Amino acid sequence: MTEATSKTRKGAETRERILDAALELFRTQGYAETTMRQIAQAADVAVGNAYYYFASKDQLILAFYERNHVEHLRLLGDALDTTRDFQERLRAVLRTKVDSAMPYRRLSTKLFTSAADPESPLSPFSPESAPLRKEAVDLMAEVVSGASLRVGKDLRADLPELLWLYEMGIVLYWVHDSSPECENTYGLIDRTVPVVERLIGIAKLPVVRPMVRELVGMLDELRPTAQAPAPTAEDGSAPGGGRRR
Amino acid sequence: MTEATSKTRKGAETRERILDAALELFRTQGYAETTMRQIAQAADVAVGNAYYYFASKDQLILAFYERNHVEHLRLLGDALDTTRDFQERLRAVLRTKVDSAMPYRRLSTKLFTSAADPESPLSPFSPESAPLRKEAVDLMAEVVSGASLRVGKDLRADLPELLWLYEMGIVLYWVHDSSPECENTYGLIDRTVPVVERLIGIAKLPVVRPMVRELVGMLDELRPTAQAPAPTAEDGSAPGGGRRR
DNA sequence: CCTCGGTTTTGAACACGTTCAAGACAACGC
DNA sequence: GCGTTGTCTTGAACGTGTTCAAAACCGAGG
Repeated sequence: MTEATSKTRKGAETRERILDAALELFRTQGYAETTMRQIAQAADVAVGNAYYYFASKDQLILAFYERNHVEHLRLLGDALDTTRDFQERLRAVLRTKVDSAMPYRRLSTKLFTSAADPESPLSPFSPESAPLRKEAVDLMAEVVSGASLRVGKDLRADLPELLWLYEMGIVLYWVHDSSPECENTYGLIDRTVPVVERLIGIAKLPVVRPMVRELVGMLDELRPTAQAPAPTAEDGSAPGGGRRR
Repeated sequence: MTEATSKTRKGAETRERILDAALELFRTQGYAETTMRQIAQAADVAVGNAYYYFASKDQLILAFYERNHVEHLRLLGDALDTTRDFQERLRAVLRTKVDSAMPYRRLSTKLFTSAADPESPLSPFSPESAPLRKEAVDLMAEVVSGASLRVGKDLRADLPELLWLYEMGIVLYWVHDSSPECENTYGLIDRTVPVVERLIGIAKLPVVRPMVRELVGMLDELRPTAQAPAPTAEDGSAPGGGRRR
Protein backbone atom coordinates (compact mmCIF):
# COMPACT_ATOMS: atom_id res chain seq x y z
CA MET A 1 0.00 0.00 0.00
CA THR A 2 1.21 3.41 -0.89
CA GLU A 3 -0.27 4.76 2.30
CA ALA A 4 -0.24 8.50 2.44
CA THR A 5 -1.25 8.43 6.09
CA SER A 6 -1.77 12.06 6.87
CA LYS A 7 -5.07 12.62 8.59
CA THR A 8 -4.32 16.06 9.83
CA ARG A 9 -3.55 19.45 8.37
CA LYS A 10 -0.31 19.53 10.30
CA GLY A 11 0.45 16.02 9.24
CA ALA A 12 0.04 16.91 5.58
CA GLU A 13 2.37 19.83 6.06
CA THR A 14 5.03 17.66 7.60
CA ARG A 15 4.70 15.20 4.78
CA GLU A 16 5.14 17.97 2.26
CA ARG A 17 8.14 19.32 4.09
CA ILE A 18 9.84 15.95 4.04
CA LEU A 19 9.13 15.45 0.35
CA ASP A 20 10.41 18.91 -0.49
CA ALA A 21 13.62 18.34 1.41
CA ALA A 22 14.12 14.94 -0.18
CA LEU A 23 13.61 16.08 -3.75
CA GLU A 24 15.86 19.07 -3.30
CA LEU A 25 18.62 16.85 -1.95
CA PHE A 26 18.09 14.25 -4.65
CA ARG A 27 18.32 16.95 -7.29
CA THR A 28 21.49 18.52 -5.99
CA GLN A 29 23.50 15.51 -4.87
CA GLY A 30 21.83 12.49 -6.34
CA TYR A 31 19.65 9.77 -4.93
CA ALA A 32 22.23 7.31 -3.68
CA GLU A 33 24.31 10.06 -2.11
CA THR A 34 21.41 11.38 -0.05
CA THR A 35 20.78 9.72 3.28
CA MET A 36 17.52 9.51 5.11
CA ARG A 37 19.19 11.25 8.01
CA GLN A 38 20.04 14.20 5.80
CA ILE A 39 16.49 14.36 4.58
CA ALA A 40 15.12 14.23 8.08
CA GLN A 41 17.49 16.91 9.26
CA ALA A 42 16.70 19.18 6.32
CA ALA A 43 13.00 18.73 7.04
CA ASP A 44 13.62 19.36 10.73
CA VAL A 45 12.21 16.05 11.76
CA ALA A 46 13.34 12.79 13.30
CA VAL A 47 14.36 10.08 10.91
CA GLY A 48 11.59 7.80 12.08
CA ASN A 49 9.07 10.42 11.15
CA ALA A 50 10.02 10.25 7.49
CA TYR A 51 9.13 6.58 7.64
CA TYR A 52 5.77 7.41 9.09
CA TYR A 53 4.83 9.16 5.85
CA PHE A 54 6.92 7.23 3.34
CA ALA A 55 7.29 3.51 3.67
CA SER A 56 10.78 3.59 2.21
CA LYS A 57 13.30 5.76 0.48
CA ASP A 58 11.98 4.47 -2.82
CA GLN A 59 8.50 5.67 -2.08
CA LEU A 60 9.80 9.20 -2.15
CA ILE A 61 10.55 8.67 -5.80
CA LEU A 62 7.04 7.50 -6.45
CA ALA A 63 5.81 10.69 -4.86
CA PHE A 64 8.12 12.53 -7.20
CA TYR A 65 6.53 10.90 -10.22
CA GLU A 66 3.16 12.13 -9.07
CA ARG A 67 4.40 15.66 -8.72
CA ASN A 68 6.16 15.43 -12.03
CA HIS A 69 2.98 14.41 -13.79
CA VAL A 70 1.09 17.50 -12.68
CA GLU A 71 4.07 19.59 -13.74
CA HIS A 72 3.90 17.86 -17.11
CA LEU A 73 0.25 18.79 -17.49
CA ARG A 74 1.04 22.35 -16.48
CA LEU A 75 3.74 22.69 -19.12
CA LEU A 76 1.52 21.10 -21.71
CA GLY A 77 -1.07 23.75 -21.06
CA ASP A 78 -3.68 23.92 -23.81
CA ALA A 79 -1.37 22.62 -26.51
CA LEU A 80 -3.78 19.80 -27.24
CA ASP A 81 -6.57 22.28 -27.89
CA THR A 82 -4.74 24.22 -30.54
CA THR A 83 -4.07 21.63 -33.21
CA ARG A 84 -5.50 18.47 -34.64
CA ASP A 85 -2.30 17.37 -36.31
CA PHE A 86 -1.25 14.08 -34.82
CA GLN A 87 2.45 14.66 -35.09
CA GLU A 88 2.25 18.07 -33.48
CA ARG A 89 0.16 16.75 -30.64
CA LEU A 90 2.40 13.81 -29.97
CA ARG A 91 5.50 15.94 -30.19
CA ALA A 92 4.09 18.46 -27.74
CA VAL A 93 3.37 15.79 -25.18
CA LEU A 94 6.79 14.24 -25.49
CA ARG A 95 8.75 17.47 -25.42
CA THR A 96 6.95 18.79 -22.38
CA LYS A 97 7.39 15.42 -20.71
CA VAL A 98 11.13 15.72 -21.09
CA ASP A 99 11.02 19.38 -20.10
CA SER A 100 9.14 18.66 -16.94
CA ALA A 101 11.59 16.06 -15.71
CA MET A 102 14.73 17.85 -16.87
CA PRO A 103 15.94 19.00 -13.45
CA TYR A 104 15.66 15.45 -12.20
CA ARG A 105 17.30 13.54 -14.99
CA ARG A 106 19.54 11.46 -12.78
CA LEU A 107 16.71 10.70 -10.42
CA SER A 108 14.59 9.47 -13.28
CA THR A 109 16.92 6.57 -13.94
CA LYS A 110 15.38 4.93 -10.92
CA LEU A 111 12.21 4.53 -12.91
CA PHE A 112 13.94 2.04 -15.15
CA THR A 113 16.24 0.38 -12.71
CA SER A 114 13.10 -0.88 -11.07
CA ALA A 115 10.95 -1.13 -14.16
CA ALA A 116 12.23 -4.59 -14.84
CA ASP A 117 12.00 -5.83 -11.32
CA PRO A 118 8.64 -7.54 -10.98
CA GLU A 119 8.56 -7.04 -7.24
CA SER A 120 9.61 -3.45 -7.00
CA PRO A 121 6.69 -1.19 -6.12
CA LEU A 122 8.50 1.48 -8.09
CA SER A 123 8.10 -0.30 -11.38
CA PRO A 124 5.74 1.51 -13.73
CA PHE A 125 4.00 -1.83 -14.12
CA SER A 126 3.45 -2.41 -10.44
CA PRO A 127 0.02 -2.07 -8.87
CA GLU A 128 1.34 0.78 -6.71
CA SER A 129 1.92 2.97 -9.72
CA ALA A 130 -1.11 1.78 -11.64
CA PRO A 131 -3.16 4.96 -11.14
CA LEU A 132 -0.28 7.08 -12.35
CA ARG A 133 0.21 4.88 -15.37
CA LYS A 134 -3.44 5.13 -16.17
CA GLU A 135 -3.25 8.88 -16.28
CA ALA A 136 -0.29 8.78 -18.64
CA VAL A 137 -2.06 6.35 -20.95
CA ASP A 138 -5.19 8.45 -20.85
CA LEU A 139 -3.19 11.43 -21.95
CA MET A 140 -2.03 9.49 -24.99
CA ALA A 141 -5.60 8.49 -25.67
CA GLU A 142 -6.44 12.17 -25.77
CA VAL A 143 -3.60 12.77 -28.20
CA VAL A 144 -5.12 10.21 -30.54
CA SER A 145 -8.78 10.98 -30.13
CA GLY A 146 -8.33 14.67 -30.79
CA ALA A 147 -6.24 14.13 -33.87
CA SER A 148 -7.23 13.85 -37.48
CA LEU A 149 -5.77 10.44 -37.96
CA ARG A 150 -7.17 7.20 -39.20
CA VAL A 151 -6.24 4.24 -37.07
CA GLY A 152 -6.73 0.67 -38.15
CA LYS A 153 -9.27 -1.41 -36.28
CA ASP A 154 -6.68 -3.84 -34.95
CA LEU A 155 -4.64 -1.12 -33.40
CA ARG A 156 -7.24 1.24 -32.08
CA ALA A 157 -7.80 -0.17 -28.65
CA ASP A 158 -4.16 -0.58 -27.78
CA LEU A 159 -2.65 2.42 -29.49
CA PRO A 160 -2.63 4.66 -26.41
CA GLU A 161 -0.79 2.08 -24.40
CA LEU A 162 1.68 1.54 -27.21
CA LEU A 163 2.28 5.26 -27.40
CA TRP A 164 2.90 5.30 -23.69
CA LEU A 165 5.49 2.57 -24.14
CA TYR A 166 7.01 4.70 -26.85
CA GLU A 167 7.11 7.60 -24.43
CA MET A 168 8.88 5.38 -21.95
CA GLY A 169 11.41 4.58 -24.63
CA ILE A 170 12.04 8.25 -25.23
CA VAL A 171 12.50 8.83 -21.55
CA LEU A 172 14.86 5.89 -21.36
CA TYR A 173 16.97 7.43 -24.10
CA TRP A 174 16.85 10.82 -22.42
CA VAL A 175 18.05 9.41 -19.15
CA HIS A 176 21.18 8.20 -20.90
CA ASP A 177 21.54 11.25 -23.10
CA SER A 178 24.70 13.15 -22.25
CA SER A 179 24.60 15.60 -25.13
CA PRO A 180 24.51 19.28 -24.18
CA GLU A 181 21.03 20.35 -23.17
CA CYS A 182 19.94 16.84 -24.10
CA GLU A 183 19.49 18.05 -27.63
CA ASN A 184 19.85 14.51 -28.92
CA THR A 185 16.68 13.55 -27.15
CA TYR A 186 14.69 16.35 -28.72
CA GLY A 187 16.21 15.34 -32.04
CA LEU A 188 15.14 11.78 -31.42
CA ILE A 189 11.60 12.92 -30.77
CA ASP A 190 11.47 15.00 -33.92
CA ARG A 191 12.81 12.17 -36.02
CA THR A 192 10.75 9.35 -34.56
CA VAL A 193 7.35 11.03 -34.33
CA PRO A 194 6.90 10.93 -38.11
CA VAL A 195 8.02 7.31 -38.07
CA VAL A 196 5.33 6.53 -35.55
CA GLU A 197 2.62 8.05 -37.67
CA ARG A 198 4.03 6.17 -40.61
CA LEU A 199 3.89 2.92 -38.72
CA ILE A 200 0.30 3.51 -37.74
CA GLY A 201 -0.44 3.93 -41.42
CA ILE A 202 1.56 0.89 -42.43
CA ALA A 203 -0.22 -1.22 -39.86
CA LYS A 204 -3.27 -1.10 -42.09
CA LEU A 205 -1.50 -2.70 -45.04
CA PRO A 206 -2.54 -6.27 -45.68
CA VAL A 207 1.09 -7.44 -45.67
CA VAL A 208 1.61 -6.68 -42.05
CA ARG A 209 -1.86 -6.89 -40.61
CA PRO A 210 -1.54 -10.42 -39.29
CA MET A 211 1.69 -9.43 -37.64
CA VAL A 212 0.12 -6.40 -36.05
CA ARG A 213 -2.68 -8.52 -34.77
CA GLU A 214 -0.25 -10.96 -33.28
CA LEU A 215 1.73 -8.26 -31.55
CA VAL A 216 -1.37 -6.65 -30.14
CA GLY A 217 -2.48 -10.03 -28.94
CA MET A 218 0.75 -10.50 -27.07
CA LEU A 219 0.37 -7.12 -25.48
CA ASP A 220 -3.10 -7.98 -24.25
CA GLU A 221 -1.90 -11.28 -22.91
CA LEU A 222 0.79 -9.53 -20.97
CA ARG A 223 -1.41 -6.95 -19.36
CA PRO A 224 -3.06 -8.65 -16.39
CA THR A 225 0.40 -9.23 -15.06
CA ALA A 226 -0.19 -12.63 -13.52
CA GLN A 227 1.25 -11.29 -10.29
CA ALA A 228 1.14 -14.21 -7.90
CA PRO A 229 -2.11 -15.07 -6.15
CA ALA A 230 -2.46 -11.34 -5.60
CA PRO A 231 -3.91 -9.77 -2.46
CA THR A 232 -7.25 -9.61 -4.28
CA ALA A 233 -8.89 -7.78 -1.41
CA GLU A 234 -8.74 -4.74 -3.65
CA ASP A 235 -6.23 -1.98 -3.42
CA GLY A 236 -6.99 -0.52 -0.06
CA SER A 237 -7.38 2.92 -1.57
CA ALA A 238 -10.62 3.38 0.22
CA PRO A 239 -10.52 6.76 1.94
CA GLY A 240 -8.13 9.18 0.28
CA GLY A 241 -8.64 6.92 -2.69
CA GLY A 242 -9.38 8.58 -5.99
CA ARG A 243 -6.30 10.35 -7.14
CA ARG A 244 -7.76 13.49 -8.57
CA ARG A 245 -8.66 14.36 -12.09
CA MET B 1 38.03 -5.92 -16.04
CA THR B 2 36.06 -8.08 -13.75
CA GLU B 3 38.81 -8.09 -11.19
CA ALA B 4 39.68 -11.69 -10.74
CA THR B 5 42.66 -11.05 -8.51
CA SER B 6 43.68 -14.57 -7.82
CA LYS B 7 47.32 -15.12 -8.52
CA THR B 8 47.56 -18.40 -6.75
CA ARG B 9 46.05 -21.84 -7.12
CA LYS B 10 44.76 -21.64 -3.59
CA GLY B 11 43.46 -18.15 -4.24
CA ALA B 12 41.52 -19.34 -7.26
CA GLU B 13 40.02 -22.12 -5.19
CA THR B 14 38.89 -19.73 -2.52
CA ARG B 15 37.33 -17.50 -5.11
CA GLU B 16 35.47 -20.43 -6.59
CA ARG B 17 34.30 -21.54 -3.18
CA ILE B 18 32.86 -18.11 -2.45
CA LEU B 19 31.13 -17.92 -5.80
CA ASP B 20 29.66 -21.39 -5.39
CA ALA B 21 28.32 -20.55 -1.98
CA ALA B 22 26.88 -17.28 -3.18
CA LEU B 23 25.07 -18.70 -6.20
CA GLU B 24 23.67 -21.57 -4.22
CA LEU B 25 22.29 -19.17 -1.63
CA PHE B 26 20.97 -16.79 -4.28
CA ARG B 27 19.22 -19.67 -5.99
CA THR B 28 17.59 -21.04 -2.88
CA GLN B 29 16.62 -17.90 -0.99
CA GLY B 30 16.98 -15.05 -3.44
CA TYR B 31 19.50 -12.30 -3.89
CA ALA B 32 18.19 -9.68 -1.52
CA GLU B 33 17.59 -12.22 1.21
CA THR B 34 21.16 -13.49 1.14
CA THR B 35 23.68 -11.61 3.22
CA MET B 36 27.38 -11.34 2.62
CA ARG B 37 27.89 -12.80 6.07
CA GLN B 38 25.92 -15.88 5.09
CA ILE B 39 27.96 -16.26 1.95
CA ALA B 40 31.21 -15.91 3.84
CA GLN B 41 30.11 -18.41 6.43
CA ALA B 42 28.96 -20.93 3.84
CA ALA B 43 32.30 -20.56 2.08
CA ASP B 44 34.10 -20.90 5.41
CA VAL B 45 35.79 -17.58 5.06
CA ALA B 46 35.83 -14.17 6.70
CA VAL B 47 33.51 -11.60 5.23
CA GLY B 48 36.35 -9.33 4.25
CA ASN B 49 37.80 -12.11 2.17
CA ALA B 50 34.81 -12.18 -0.11
CA TYR B 51 35.50 -8.54 -0.84
CA TYR B 52 39.06 -9.40 -1.74
CA TYR B 53 37.79 -11.39 -4.69
CA PHE B 54 34.57 -9.57 -5.52
CA ALA B 55 34.40 -5.84 -5.31
CA SER B 56 30.77 -5.92 -4.27
CA LYS B 57 27.74 -8.12 -3.90
CA ASP B 58 26.73 -7.09 -7.39
CA GLN B 59 29.94 -8.36 -8.88
CA LEU B 60 28.93 -11.84 -7.84
CA ILE B 61 26.08 -11.55 -10.28
CA LEU B 62 28.40 -10.56 -13.05
CA ALA B 63 30.42 -13.66 -12.32
CA PHE B 64 27.19 -15.60 -12.55
CA TYR B 65 26.54 -14.23 -16.02
CA GLU B 66 29.91 -15.50 -17.12
CA ARG B 67 29.21 -18.95 -15.81
CA ASN B 68 25.78 -18.91 -17.32
CA HIS B 69 27.18 -18.11 -20.74
CA VAL B 70 29.41 -21.18 -20.80
CA GLU B 71 26.48 -23.23 -19.61
CA HIS B 72 24.46 -21.77 -22.47
CA LEU B 73 27.12 -22.86 -24.97
CA ARG B 74 27.20 -26.30 -23.40
CA LEU B 75 23.46 -26.75 -23.75
CA LEU B 76 23.57 -25.42 -27.28
CA GLY B 77 26.05 -28.11 -28.17
CA ASP B 78 26.42 -28.57 -31.89
CA ALA B 79 22.92 -27.40 -32.69
CA LEU B 80 24.31 -24.73 -34.97
CA ASP B 81 26.14 -27.33 -37.01
CA THR B 82 23.10 -29.41 -37.80
CA THR B 83 20.87 -27.01 -39.67
CA ARG B 84 21.08 -24.01 -41.93
CA ASP B 85 17.50 -22.94 -41.35
CA PHE B 86 17.53 -19.51 -39.80
CA GLN B 87 14.46 -20.00 -37.68
CA GLU B 88 15.67 -23.29 -36.27
CA ARG B 89 19.06 -21.82 -35.45
CA LEU B 90 17.64 -18.77 -33.76
CA ARG B 91 15.11 -20.80 -31.85
CA ALA B 92 17.78 -23.17 -30.62
CA VAL B 93 19.87 -20.34 -29.28
CA LEU B 94 16.96 -18.71 -27.53
CA ARG B 95 15.53 -21.85 -26.01
CA THR B 96 18.85 -22.99 -24.63
CA LYS B 97 19.46 -19.51 -23.33
CA VAL B 98 16.30 -19.71 -21.29
CA ASP B 99 17.07 -23.28 -20.29
CA SER B 100 20.49 -22.38 -19.04
CA ALA B 101 19.27 -19.63 -16.77
CA MET B 102 16.13 -21.40 -15.59
CA PRO B 103 17.32 -22.24 -12.07
CA TYR B 104 18.25 -18.63 -11.57
CA ARG B 105 15.18 -16.89 -12.86
CA ARG B 106 14.76 -14.57 -9.94
CA LEU B 107 18.41 -13.73 -9.89
CA SER B 108 18.29 -12.77 -13.54
CA THR B 109 15.99 -9.86 -12.86
CA LYS B 110 19.04 -8.04 -11.58
CA LEU B 111 20.27 -7.91 -15.14
CA PHE B 112 17.48 -5.55 -16.01
CA THR B 113 17.14 -3.63 -12.83
CA SER B 114 20.62 -2.34 -13.57
CA ALA B 115 20.38 -2.41 -17.35
CA ALA B 116 18.86 1.01 -17.37
CA ASP B 117 21.19 2.54 -14.86
CA PRO B 118 23.98 4.15 -16.82
CA GLU B 119 26.38 3.97 -13.92
CA SER B 120 25.83 0.44 -12.78
CA PRO B 121 28.70 -1.86 -13.69
CA LEU B 122 26.12 -4.59 -13.91
CA SER B 123 24.37 -3.07 -16.87
CA PRO B 124 24.81 -5.15 -20.01
CA PHE B 125 25.86 -1.91 -21.67
CA SER B 126 28.55 -1.06 -19.15
CA PRO B 127 32.22 -1.42 -20.02
CA GLU B 128 32.58 -4.03 -17.30
CA SER B 129 30.31 -6.42 -19.11
CA ALA B 130 31.50 -5.51 -22.60
CA PRO B 131 33.44 -8.72 -23.21
CA LEU B 132 30.49 -10.82 -22.20
CA ARG B 133 28.18 -8.82 -24.42
CA LYS B 134 30.57 -9.27 -27.30
CA GLU B 135 30.42 -13.01 -26.95
CA ALA B 136 26.65 -12.98 -26.99
CA VAL B 137 26.55 -10.78 -30.07
CA ASP B 138 29.12 -12.98 -31.78
CA LEU B 139 26.92 -15.96 -31.15
CA MET B 140 24.10 -14.21 -32.95
CA ALA B 141 26.48 -13.38 -35.79
CA GLU B 142 27.13 -17.09 -36.08
CA VAL B 143 23.41 -17.77 -36.17
CA VAL B 144 23.12 -15.44 -39.15
CA SER B 145 26.28 -16.31 -41.02
CA GLY B 146 25.61 -20.01 -40.97
CA ALA B 147 22.03 -19.65 -42.12
CA SER B 148 20.58 -19.68 -45.58
CA LEU B 149 19.06 -16.26 -45.33
CA ARG B 150 19.32 -13.18 -47.44
CA VAL B 151 19.85 -10.04 -45.43
CA GLY B 152 19.51 -6.57 -46.88
CA LYS B 153 22.60 -4.43 -47.13
CA ASP B 154 21.33 -1.83 -44.69
CA LEU B 155 20.74 -4.36 -41.99
CA ARG B 156 23.65 -6.72 -42.39
CA ALA B 157 26.18 -5.04 -40.15
CA ASP B 158 23.84 -4.45 -37.25
CA LEU B 159 21.67 -7.52 -37.42
CA PRO B 160 23.59 -9.53 -34.82
CA GLU B 161 23.35 -6.74 -32.33
CA LEU B 162 19.65 -6.34 -33.04
CA LEU B 163 19.14 -10.05 -32.53
CA TRP B 164 20.94 -9.79 -29.23
CA LEU B 165 18.58 -7.01 -28.21
CA TYR B 166 15.74 -9.29 -29.23
CA GLU B 167 17.22 -12.00 -27.03
CA MET B 168 17.32 -9.54 -24.18
CA GLY B 169 13.66 -8.84 -24.78
CA ILE B 170 12.88 -12.54 -24.57
CA VAL B 171 14.81 -12.83 -21.35
CA LEU B 172 13.01 -9.81 -19.98
CA TYR B 173 9.69 -11.50 -20.70
CA TRP B 174 10.89 -14.74 -19.19
CA VAL B 175 11.94 -13.04 -16.00
CA HIS B 176 8.38 -11.89 -15.53
CA ASP B 177 6.81 -15.08 -16.78
CA SER B 178 4.91 -16.83 -14.02
CA SER B 179 3.25 -19.47 -16.13
CA PRO B 180 3.97 -23.06 -15.16
CA GLU B 181 7.37 -24.17 -16.41
CA CYS B 182 7.56 -20.78 -18.10
CA GLU B 183 5.76 -22.26 -21.04
CA ASN B 184 4.60 -18.83 -22.10
CA THR B 185 8.18 -17.83 -22.77
CA TYR B 186 8.82 -20.80 -24.99
CA GLY B 187 5.58 -20.00 -26.73
CA LEU B 188 6.70 -16.44 -27.21
CA ILE B 189 9.91 -17.65 -28.79
CA ASP B 190 8.10 -19.95 -31.16
CA ARG B 191 5.70 -17.24 -32.19
CA THR B 192 8.16 -14.40 -32.57
CA VAL B 193 10.99 -16.16 -34.34
CA PRO B 194 9.03 -16.35 -37.58
CA VAL B 195 8.10 -12.72 -37.16
CA VAL B 196 11.76 -11.83 -36.90
CA GLU B 197 12.61 -13.60 -40.14
CA ARG B 198 9.64 -11.91 -41.70
CA LEU B 199 10.84 -8.51 -40.55
CA ILE B 200 14.29 -9.14 -41.98
CA GLY B 201 12.62 -9.86 -45.27
CA ILE B 202 10.34 -6.87 -45.10
CA ALA B 203 13.30 -4.62 -44.35
CA LYS B 204 14.32 -5.01 -47.98
CA LEU B 205 11.05 -3.58 -49.31
CA PRO B 206 11.40 -0.09 -50.74
CA VAL B 207 8.53 1.18 -48.61
CA VAL B 208 10.37 0.71 -45.36
CA ARG B 209 14.00 0.92 -46.39
CA PRO B 210 14.44 4.56 -45.46
CA MET B 211 12.94 3.82 -42.09
CA VAL B 212 15.24 0.87 -41.56
CA ARG B 213 18.19 3.01 -42.46
CA GLU B 214 17.12 5.62 -39.97
CA LEU B 215 16.70 3.12 -37.19
CA VAL B 216 20.05 1.52 -37.88
CA GLY B 217 21.61 4.96 -37.89
CA MET B 218 20.17 5.67 -34.48
CA LEU B 219 21.53 2.41 -33.18
CA ASP B 220 25.01 3.26 -34.43
CA GLU B 221 24.78 6.67 -32.91
CA LEU B 222 23.89 5.18 -29.59
CA ARG B 223 26.68 2.63 -29.50
CA PRO B 224 29.77 4.51 -28.35
CA THR B 225 27.91 5.30 -25.20
CA ALA B 226 29.34 8.75 -24.64
CA GLN B 227 30.38 7.44 -21.25
CA ALA B 228 32.56 10.19 -19.82
CA PRO B 229 36.00 10.78 -21.34
CA ALA B 230 36.48 7.02 -21.43
CA PRO B 231 39.34 5.61 -19.37
CA THR B 232 40.77 3.77 -22.40
CA ALA B 233 44.35 3.43 -21.25
CA GLU B 234 44.41 1.84 -17.89
CA ASP B 235 41.31 0.09 -16.80
CA GLY B 236 42.67 0.41 -13.31
CA SER B 237 43.01 -3.29 -12.72
CA ALA B 238 45.67 -2.75 -10.14
CA PRO B 239 45.48 -5.47 -7.54
CA GLY B 240 44.52 -3.68 -4.39
CA GLY B 241 41.89 -2.39 -6.65
CA GLY B 242 41.53 1.26 -7.48
CA ARG B 243 38.15 1.53 -6.01
CA ARG B 244 36.51 4.23 -7.94
CA ARG B 245 33.89 6.71 -7.39
C1' DC C 1 -9.77 20.78 34.58
C1' DC C 2 -8.94 16.06 33.53
C1' DT C 3 -9.17 11.84 30.68
C1' DC C 4 -9.33 9.21 26.78
C1' DG C 5 -8.42 7.81 21.78
C1' DG C 6 -6.20 8.64 17.88
C1' DT C 7 -2.49 10.81 15.42
C1' DT C 8 2.07 12.24 15.12
C1' DT C 9 6.97 12.30 16.63
C1' DT C 10 11.04 10.66 18.64
C1' DG C 11 15.62 8.36 18.83
C1' DA C 12 17.86 4.27 20.15
C1' DA C 13 18.59 -0.15 18.13
C1' DC C 14 19.11 -3.62 14.34
C1' DA C 15 21.00 -5.93 10.28
C1' DC C 16 23.03 -4.98 6.31
C1' DG C 17 26.97 -3.89 2.63
C1' DT C 18 31.38 -2.31 2.78
C1' DT C 19 36.18 -0.77 4.37
C1' DC C 20 40.59 -1.18 6.36
C1' DA C 21 44.57 -1.75 9.21
C1' DA C 22 46.66 -5.49 10.74
C1' DG C 23 48.14 -10.07 10.66
C1' DA C 24 49.07 -14.92 8.58
C1' DC C 25 51.00 -17.39 5.01
C1' DA C 26 54.09 -18.82 1.18
C1' DA C 27 57.91 -18.55 -1.77
C1' DC C 28 62.37 -17.07 -2.56
C1' DG C 29 67.33 -15.31 -2.06
C1' DC C 30 70.84 -15.30 1.03
C1' DG D 1 68.20 -20.44 9.57
C1' DC D 2 66.39 -15.45 8.47
C1' DG D 3 64.55 -11.60 6.41
C1' DT D 4 61.75 -9.80 2.36
C1' DT D 5 58.25 -9.44 -0.72
C1' DG D 6 53.86 -10.28 -2.43
C1' DT D 7 49.52 -12.80 -1.77
C1' DC D 8 45.83 -13.93 1.03
C1' DT D 9 42.90 -13.68 5.31
C1' DT D 10 40.89 -11.75 9.31
C1' DG D 11 37.35 -9.31 12.12
C1' DA D 12 36.26 -5.07 14.22
C1' DA D 13 34.31 -0.79 12.79
C1' DC D 14 31.65 2.58 9.86
C1' DG D 15 27.58 4.50 7.72
C1' DT D 16 23.47 3.05 5.69
C1' DG D 17 18.13 2.05 5.34
C1' DT D 18 14.74 0.57 8.34
C1' DT D 19 12.03 -0.76 12.70
C1' DC D 20 9.71 -0.11 16.99
C1' DA D 21 8.34 0.80 21.60
C1' DA D 22 7.62 4.65 23.87
C1' DA D 23 6.60 9.41 24.30
C1' DA D 24 4.36 13.82 22.94
C1' DC D 25 0.67 16.03 21.02
C1' DC D 26 -4.14 17.20 20.10
C1' DG D 27 -9.11 17.50 20.02
C1' DA D 28 -13.41 16.19 22.15
C1' DG D 29 -16.33 14.53 26.12
C1' DG D 30 -17.18 14.44 30.76
